[in-house]
Amino acid sequence: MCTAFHNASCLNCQARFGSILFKAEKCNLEEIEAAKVCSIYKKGQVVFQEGAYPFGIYCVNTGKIKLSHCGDDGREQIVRLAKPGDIIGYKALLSAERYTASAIAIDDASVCFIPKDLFMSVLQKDASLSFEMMRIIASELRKAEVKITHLSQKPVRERLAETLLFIKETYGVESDGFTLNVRLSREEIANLVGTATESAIRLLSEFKKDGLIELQGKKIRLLNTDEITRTANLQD
Amino acid sequence: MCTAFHNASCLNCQARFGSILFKAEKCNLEEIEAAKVCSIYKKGQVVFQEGAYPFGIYCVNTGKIKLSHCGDDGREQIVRLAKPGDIIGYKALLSAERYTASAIAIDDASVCFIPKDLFMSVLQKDASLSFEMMRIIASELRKAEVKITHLSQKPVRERLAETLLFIKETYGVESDGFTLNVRLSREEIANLVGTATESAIRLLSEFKKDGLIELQGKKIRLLNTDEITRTANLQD
DNA sequence: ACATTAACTTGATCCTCATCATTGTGCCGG
DNA sequence: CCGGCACAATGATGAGGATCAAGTTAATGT
Repeated sequence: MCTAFHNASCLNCQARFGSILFKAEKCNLEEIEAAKVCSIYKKGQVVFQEGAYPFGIYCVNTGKIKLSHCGDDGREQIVRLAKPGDIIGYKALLSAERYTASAIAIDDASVCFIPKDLFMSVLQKDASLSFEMMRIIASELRKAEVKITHLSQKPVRERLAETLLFIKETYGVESDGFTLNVRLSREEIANLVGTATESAIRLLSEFKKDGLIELQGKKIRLLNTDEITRTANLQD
Repeated sequence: MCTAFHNASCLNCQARFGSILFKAEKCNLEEIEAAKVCSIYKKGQVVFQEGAYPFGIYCVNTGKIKLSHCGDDGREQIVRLAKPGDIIGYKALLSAERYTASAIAIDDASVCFIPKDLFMSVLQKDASLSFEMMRIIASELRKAEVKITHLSQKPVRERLAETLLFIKETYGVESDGFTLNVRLSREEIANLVGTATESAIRLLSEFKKDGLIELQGKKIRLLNTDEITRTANLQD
């Protein structure tokens, strides 16, 4: 399955900057360090599964994770992309319910696990951490609501352009300044946009024909970000 | 505009049970009580407007409030329905950004305003309150993600059925046990479902023909909840 | 290297649903 | 009481996009 080991210190963690956990008071952070377990997941492996009960939260150390709902008909809807420093699995934990989404590694990833009891107790006593958590969740909620609006009002073409920009914003680009720094299948892109795989493919080809992007296998190069933004028709 | 006055005590507030504020420690609650201002909004009046900066949060005392995004083309998308005891406007406040949604009274409503500085300072020191806040926001986020999935995967018919059940769950029914306890225009229902007004009207007529509901002006009676649930095709 | 499967691509078709247009109904002020 | 207006209902039409089908390329294992 996956290799698990204790990480000596969060201070060595690649993702220590930008991680919410570093908003915690020092003593609490040390407590977390002592208890957390770091695991390696290979591309495609499941970190946690929709329907299961949570035993703690996860903090992405390296790699990329997708969080996706499984629709009734089995089609997946990607609701979030997590990068190093992000925590995942907090919603289920906070509401003490089952996971409503699965977390799957897009790349090989290393993810820290923090046991439920510990995290909850730290959260209860560490106002700074819980305040920061709140801000993060609130910001996710904002994004989700915008997405709801766009899903019901914007055509697929605009949403795809928007998604490309979102991917760039999340995972960045390679050293050339153009190539998206993640390899997603066409199906995954479609599930991110909320459309059929064929539609996503077709529109990507159009974008390519229009000189907005360049395609080379799973590599996507955003050649003309301005024009993509215009295509996305964003005004908020 | 609207009548504003200091409410002597939250303890007299109709919405005191079920309100998150009562998770706050007593001394903090008293502080809030002293500072909050209660206002009356008539049906259709705006509590806060998308794009404006927040000066505090609002707690619904009586009445019903809709929270809606305005899409780029001007069409609104209702992202939330608030009832007595609910707090609104917290996302913008927490992230210190502009409102991304407007809050508008569906009914005549009385809403308490709690100034930003006070609320934030209480939040910082009251772990119990901020923990509860977190849970509420996390739960909203869950709902939003499910909605995203359904928007991209379910047909309008199912989503309308789902919305009717959601309205019932949120505002309940009148004493007859069937009539939804809120008057929404067809357009508002459509904006909740995420579809065109005409489509919502058409499907409501179908539901009526199929004996699922009864229509009488803006009154909607859910005659056969089981069958509506089946129509919504929920399995999660 | 080859076989086998998975992922991608393109084309054709169908259907849901948005849009436009028109008529009908309730509601309020004059 | 009646015009005026907003909202509701219904019909006609077309476009966007899902689905099905078939062919192509890339990836994977043996």
